[in-house]
Amino acid sequence: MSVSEKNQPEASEVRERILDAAEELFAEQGFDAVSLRQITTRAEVNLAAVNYYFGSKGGLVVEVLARVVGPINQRRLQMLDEAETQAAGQAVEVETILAAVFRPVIVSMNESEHSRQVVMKLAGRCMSEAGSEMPEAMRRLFREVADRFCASLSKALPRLSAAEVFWRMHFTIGSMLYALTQHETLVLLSDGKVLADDAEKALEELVAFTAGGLRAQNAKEGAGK
Amino acid sequence: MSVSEKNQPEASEVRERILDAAEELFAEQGFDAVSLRQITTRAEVNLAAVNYYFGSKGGLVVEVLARVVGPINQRRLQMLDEAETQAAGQAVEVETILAAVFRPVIVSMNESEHSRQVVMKLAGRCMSEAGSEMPEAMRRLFREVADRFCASLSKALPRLSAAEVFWRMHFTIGSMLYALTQHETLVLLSDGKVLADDAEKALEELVAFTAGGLRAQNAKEGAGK
DNA sequence: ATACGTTTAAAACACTTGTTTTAATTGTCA
DNA sequence: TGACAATTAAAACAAGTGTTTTAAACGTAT
Repeated sequence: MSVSEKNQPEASEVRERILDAAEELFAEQGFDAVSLRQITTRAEVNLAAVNYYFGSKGGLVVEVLARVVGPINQRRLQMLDEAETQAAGQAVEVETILAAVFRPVIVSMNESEHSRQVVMKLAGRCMSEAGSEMPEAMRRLFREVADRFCASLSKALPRLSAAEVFWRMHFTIGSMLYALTQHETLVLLSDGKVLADDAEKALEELVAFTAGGLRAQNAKEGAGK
Repeated sequence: MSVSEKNQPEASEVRERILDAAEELFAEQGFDAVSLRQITTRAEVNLAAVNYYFGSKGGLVVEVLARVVGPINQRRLQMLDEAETQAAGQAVEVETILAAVFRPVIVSMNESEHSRQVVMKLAGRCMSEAGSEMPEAMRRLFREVADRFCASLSKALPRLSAAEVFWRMHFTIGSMLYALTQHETLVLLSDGKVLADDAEKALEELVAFTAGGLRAQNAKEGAGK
């Protein structure tokens, strides 16, 4: 009988070390590319411990993801709550909504002891890598925030049809994920014009770009050439 | 001595079948997830044929990618050429530049016999999946188009600094890739409000969004609150 | 037909993967 | 202290990977 059947909140020396090691490795190389032996070696733990504590590699992935993404999504909802109560029934400004989606990633990045890149890449991978086989648990984790932000955006952009809101949320997510996972590429390609490690600047640019995209004229309405 | 050392353009029955099968499978599941046995089985070809014709799995990946992305990039440059000569020294409109980046994917999609999704996902994966270990050959394939479009965009958006052009090209690419690779997710999440298989509509929405993002006010200039 | 280079075929190779099994160790409560 | 569960450890397992080897078949020009 494994420890995972216990009801009390699971906490164990080696369990934590496995989660920490897996988090870093997954962020660097992706879920499939990392082997259990890599993880257990870095964690200085026996190989079988992973299956003992998490049942399978898949179980470990889910727990790593939940531990990173859970607090981020929680803070997202909280920030949106505050913005909406402050708006008192009126529509929240687009930039404020976007900041509520993006900023929690930075916050979570700063308050944990992880290297900056880890949180960013992990959060990104969990959506881009896990196509349709993304476990149900994850889908549920994201469903609430997606619905809330969809509603909030629809209210802020009454000119857009429901379908258009979906399209543009989609593009917004794409911009965010690419920024999270491919930041080094940008730094590299820009020849020093874009600095690494300036998360605030990245947030600023991301909000500006996506806000512009969300507010853009309808394709049809546009310049009647 | 393998056939790949010959100087004449390589063309062979089984070679083509391998490329076709690999293309589909890579698009569906990604490069690492697909095994050589899957490929050779679908191609109805002996396992060793892959190493015979392509040297290694990596060699196969490169050739598949080049065969898909090469023509797309060629058409991109051609469309941009036409737009720039027509503009006669003046800046090309942002929407026109974006269409020159995005439309070739659709064109390539329609003229080949591949299933629609194949080209889209493959083109997407080749940038999102191959982080920094993307082979040099690929980097060179994309370098020219990236440079050309960067220059064209800078001219069309003189208000933006060089760094900001990089940032926004980055987000633009992210939107495109996410649209290419995660289109099914969007269709699914939208509850029928967004239709699959409507590439023209997708292009239209993508251009509208990214044009809006590119033209957005600077973060600093924005609403002086 | 013989010989030769090219291509296909089958099998084996060396290695890695996630997972189990089995045994030893540890800690805790009666 | 003794007993029982939880945990750690080491080894083996079965399956799959890319690649190489070896031999057979093929086609073509001498």
